[in-house]
Amino acid sequence: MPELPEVETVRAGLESLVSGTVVESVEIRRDSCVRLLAGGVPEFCALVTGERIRAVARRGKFMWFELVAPDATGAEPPREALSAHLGMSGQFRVHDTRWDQAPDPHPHCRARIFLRATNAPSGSGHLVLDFIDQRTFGYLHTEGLVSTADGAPAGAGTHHSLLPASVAHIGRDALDPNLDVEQSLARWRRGSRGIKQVILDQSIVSGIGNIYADEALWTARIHPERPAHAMSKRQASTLLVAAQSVMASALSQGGTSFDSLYVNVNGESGYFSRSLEAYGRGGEACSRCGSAIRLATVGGRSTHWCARCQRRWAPRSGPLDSGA
DNA sequence: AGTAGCACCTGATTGC
DNA sequence: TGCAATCAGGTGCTAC
Repeated sequence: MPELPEVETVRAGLESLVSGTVVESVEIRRDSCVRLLAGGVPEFCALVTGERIRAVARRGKFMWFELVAPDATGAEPPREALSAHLGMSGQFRVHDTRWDQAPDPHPHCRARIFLRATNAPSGSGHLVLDFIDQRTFGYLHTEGLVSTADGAPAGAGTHHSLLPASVAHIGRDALDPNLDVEQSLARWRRGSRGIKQVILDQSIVSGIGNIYADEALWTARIHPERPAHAMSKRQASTLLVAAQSVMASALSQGGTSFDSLYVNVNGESGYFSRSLEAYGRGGEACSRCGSAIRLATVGGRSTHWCARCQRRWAPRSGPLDSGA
């Protein structure tokens, strides 16, 4: 569910609230939320408890807390990461309250992290960080860090070129200033898959999910099933710019949400859903040409596109196709 | 190597 | 009304 703009909204919110705090204790309410860690709940708690959160970083939809020794000073590199993925329905919620006054956890709360926060806005010295996840595809994880291939900062919210080992195979995201555009476009144009499946491939350019894939393809007037190898360099470039543009715009409005399954760390919804042109508009008129927006399953994902504006083949390089 | 298919979950909605 | 089928914003493993 949460794509780059939503995850960045959460990351920025977390950064402002939990940077500098120390993990006092952890309450895992559903063991499977730390299933990636071989040692399970005990190991997770042991590795995280007592650590100081130095920063909250993100690449694409993958997020991590940089952990340092509690008495660390200066800018020494993190020694470990508490990584997190929101999956389809994950949320972080922060309560600025004394631990014993925190509200009862939400029924879908999978983990509750108690933080010692000397600078808590309320002055209580405490924060409670809840990881809530209805569908349980999200997770928390603890792991070591590896270096980026290019030596540049690993992603948003960090100036270190270190990222969690499990994130090393994820490409830089569409809004990362260190994204290698030439190489990314070349990889987008390779292979037989439909272009929508390719732009959802997080190992090439990360951060694009099902909503923004449909929006970017609509903006760039490209059919979701156009084979990657049939994309011109110019079309690929237009598509990347469209994805960057739509996600930056969504980010400026706090992300997209249709319901309470996506909210920021304060429990508030974003407003971008009212700006969507294709996603969720099956059967409605395309705002550009008036044709009905189609809805079908492509690559296992619900896909929305305008059959008139978005041709399966480039108009000058192949037969026209109604997109049926 | 590249790609398709499915598995992993819970809850809301739809259709019979 | 009741129950089964379907669908949801993601990732990663397996098998071809």
